[in-house]
Amino acid sequence: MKALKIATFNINGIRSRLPALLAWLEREQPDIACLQELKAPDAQFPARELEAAGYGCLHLGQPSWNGVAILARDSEPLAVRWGLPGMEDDTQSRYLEAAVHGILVGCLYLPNGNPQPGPKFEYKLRWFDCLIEHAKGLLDSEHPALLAGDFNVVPTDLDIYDPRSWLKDALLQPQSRDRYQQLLDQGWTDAIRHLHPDARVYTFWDYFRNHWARNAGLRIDHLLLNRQLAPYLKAAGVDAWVRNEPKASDHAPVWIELGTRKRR
DNA sequence: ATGCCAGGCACAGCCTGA
Repeated sequence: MKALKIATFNINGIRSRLPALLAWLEREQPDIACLQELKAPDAQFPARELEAAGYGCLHLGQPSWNGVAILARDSEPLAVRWGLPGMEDDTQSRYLEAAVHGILVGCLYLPNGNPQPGPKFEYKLRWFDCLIEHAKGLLDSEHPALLAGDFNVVPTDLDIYDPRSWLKDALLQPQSRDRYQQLLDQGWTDAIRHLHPDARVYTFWDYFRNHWARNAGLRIDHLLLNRQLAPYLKAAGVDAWVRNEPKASDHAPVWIELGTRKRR
């Protein structure tokens, strides 16, 4: 295995955030970057700017909302799937899968699901069930595989500053958490939690109520590794400095480092 | 119970996010 740094970043608008994206890529030099919430149609994806920064790109956009992309440093990602199997009628751009640097990478933006109960929550659960079904095949693959993105799930109360004001939120519902646990039970490794079992790690701080300054965050962006890939996991963290920049996304990038040899 | 902030688009107030 080649030593690699892989990151996922909900960028919340790639056009308004392009300078921030380029500054982050320049400073952190991820080999693979999964992006969510492009909020731009494919015709307006800034492919030239990213190519000039040394990244090959695959993107699945739509006007105004959603949108996912996979970036590969000094390489072209090889597209495997556009869209999630089982969600062929989905009009929202939320899943992209590619082979990059020898790894099968699924980049996902799972539906938020608010308000719940209601049709948006039903859509979230249906999308999640399709992801679980598809993840089985990736997990059992002989290839190293990774699911990376904004899962819109706070897995446990360790992953939120204080659950009290979020108890009715779709991100904390038992139906959402049970489904995330189903992925882990299949055999996926949650990289951050595996290496930092007791730490308070957040990836999202909303724009309201001074949440960033108070470090009132949630951990909802995740990197899940299959059994072929997990032994190479060496380090994992959050580039929290990105959230502190002017005009920041409400998410920060989450990353892993893979070593060249299996970890003991 | 609602707004709080922010991006996108019908470029003017909505809708959506989480």
